[in-house]
Order: sequence, then structure tokens, then C-alpha cells
Amino acid sequence: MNCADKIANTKPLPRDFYERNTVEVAKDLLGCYIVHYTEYGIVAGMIVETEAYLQNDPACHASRGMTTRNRVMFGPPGHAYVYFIYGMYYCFNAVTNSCGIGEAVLIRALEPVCGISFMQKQRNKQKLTNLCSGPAKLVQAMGISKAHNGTDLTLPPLCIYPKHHSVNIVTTTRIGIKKGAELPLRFYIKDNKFVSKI
DNA sequence: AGAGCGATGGCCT
DNA sequence: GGCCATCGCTCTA
Repeated sequence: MNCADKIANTKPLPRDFYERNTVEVAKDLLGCYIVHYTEYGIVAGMIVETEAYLQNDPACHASRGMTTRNRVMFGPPGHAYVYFIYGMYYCFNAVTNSCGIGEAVLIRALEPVCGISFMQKQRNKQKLTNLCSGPAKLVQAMGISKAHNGTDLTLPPLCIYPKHHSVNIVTTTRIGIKKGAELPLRFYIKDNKFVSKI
């Protein structure tokens, strides 16, 4: 697909898309497009894997109340929550549910769609399935940084566009956590080769 | 293909 | 001081 043309025909997902049950948003984001308008040009990927983090969920950063780190999760829905992890990586979330409720959807993998040479340069990797197949990988590939923490996902330069096709969803437990590990809160597109892990 | 592990720093107890 | 929503390298098969 000529991604720039396709994306230009749609508007970003509106605020009320995000202001809903977080599990529903996590599932509905599969197949949607994250778009970053950079100096280089449009960089975009289709969301193929997500995880829901709920306020009453021990794995959720917001489960023990608001801190300077997680305050964006409690703010208005439809904003980016970007956090620093393991001393060298960032992960990207979309804030969901109403103001005052600390919930979000972690984006775990994308299928590269637009700006692939930019992604390859960012990642210093060539193989398409190794550009966005993990939460920290896709942040690096898309040129997302901590400066995007708290930005509005309904407006450029970083926003999410609706899906073009319906998708088949597989539900599993989440990856890389100890607390809340048994909860079925990970979702991915069935048979998509760009997911981080089956 | 899969297990083990080091890198690296902010946050929380 | 220990934990952590990760990644990539190395070692073993």
C-alpha cells in the first residue's frame, strides 16, 4: 500500500475511542496505524500486538497510586505514556479510560508500513520482522522518545489512525511481568508474522 | 531453536 | 539495594 495516501484519507482516532474500557481499546487498536510525522517524512506501522494495564492490576504502574513517573496514566485519555525501563529502553502506551483512572494500553509490536528505511537506520537492523517486534524496538524504529510522554495522540506529530480491515484476535497472558502474570490481557493479530512472540 | 545473562539507570521501599 | 511492561549476544544443540 502507498501508506501516505491511505492515511491521508482518514482522521486520527478521536478522544472517545480511548475513553472506554481498557480491554476493549486494547483489542480495537489491533489493525490501527501509529503514524509519526518526522523531519524525514511519514513513519508508520500497523498495530499487531497490545497489552492492557488496569488500575486494579498489580503489574500496572498506576496500581499503587499516582507518582511523577505515572501521572500521565491518570490524565485525559488519548495521550502517550512513554516510560523508561531497564536503564536503556523506552516503551509506548496509549492512555485509556476516564481522567483519574490510571490505565493504558502497551503497544508491543507493529507491522512496518511506511518509512522503512528510516526504521532500519534507527534500529541498525535490516530484517523487517526485527524492526518493530517488541515494545522497545518499535519505539526506537518509530523515532519515539521521552519527549512524547504526555503528547496528544489525536494530533500530529504522533497519532493513531483507524484500521482499514477487521482482524482476528488471539488472547494470551502478558509478557515480561511477574505480578498479574496469569491475567488474559495480551492481544495480537492471528497469524501475523510481526508479533513479538507467539 | 532455545536458555542464560549482561547492560544500564530511574524508581520505590 | 532490589526491582524492572527489554534487547541482543553467546553458548549449547
